[in-house]
Amino acid sequence: MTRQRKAILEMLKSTDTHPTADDVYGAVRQQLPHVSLGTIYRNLEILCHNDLVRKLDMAGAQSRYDGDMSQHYHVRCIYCNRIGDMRIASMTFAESIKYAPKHFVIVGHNLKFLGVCSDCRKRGLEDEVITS
Amino acid sequence: MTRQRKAILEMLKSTDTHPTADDVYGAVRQQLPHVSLGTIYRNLEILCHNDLVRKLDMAGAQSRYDGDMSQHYHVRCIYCNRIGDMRIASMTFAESIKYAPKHFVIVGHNLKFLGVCSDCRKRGLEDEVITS
DNA sequence: ATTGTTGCAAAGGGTTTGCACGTAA
DNA sequence: TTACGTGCAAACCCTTTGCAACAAT
Repeated sequence: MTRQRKAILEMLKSTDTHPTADDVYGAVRQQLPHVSLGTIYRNLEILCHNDLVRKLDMAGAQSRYDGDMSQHYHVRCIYCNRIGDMRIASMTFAESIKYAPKHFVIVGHNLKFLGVCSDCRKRGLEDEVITS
Repeated sequence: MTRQRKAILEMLKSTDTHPTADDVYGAVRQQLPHVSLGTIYRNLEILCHNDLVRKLDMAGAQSRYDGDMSQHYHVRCIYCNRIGDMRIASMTFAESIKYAPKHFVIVGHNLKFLGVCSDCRKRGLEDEVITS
């Protein structure tokens, strides 16, 4: 556990904004000015692998990272990609699983909500959509 | 509606393998040998925009495209990325929506299942995981 | 001491785009 | 005819990686 890795983990634990690797880079650099983006990516991957951090895939846009490992889902604003937490109980699969193709064994799921955040609603939604 | 666009659409309507842009490229090239990959991508985007085709985001890996626009979910094999269809009723949101962060209005959702396909089960799962 | 980690910079790889030419309506 | 679509190739951009120096245990 190097200084760099610790700084990255602490940064992610201390926010609920679901930052990108670049955001993490910017924040960690205030503390370790010579840290490199490669180190950020390497450590994010290691932290994910050790279940200390979760990576949120963003459909083409930059991935986001979440230091909150409690069970929850996410909403993504379809205009600005802001992420919010959905504290809803985990899906039960008893029902779902029987609809799986016969040749698949289900081992998990991935549920994301799409929404519009208050800022984008205020902006009138006339702006360009970032991701659909 | 050019020959190229029609060929792409027909190729996608005629398969349930959820091909990548490259797969589409390979298939369309048998019919139009001079088609370019750029044209494939441009048309896939247009077809998506016109709700004739659906793009499946693949968490880092190449996107897949689906010509079947009926409501269904997908399972992805965590070893080989093969996609299967889950013909399960669409989630109702009445319950979910009340757990959204106050500043979000929910407009949709995205539910994917993870699984292991029969081929990968047979292979004994010793191989390297392609995507987690 | 030894193994793993860093910073740097270059390479990767899927996707997008500028441009001049061609084609659908 | 005229706006749109195409082929080609180069650019993009996030992310990954090779390498020599460095730090953790």
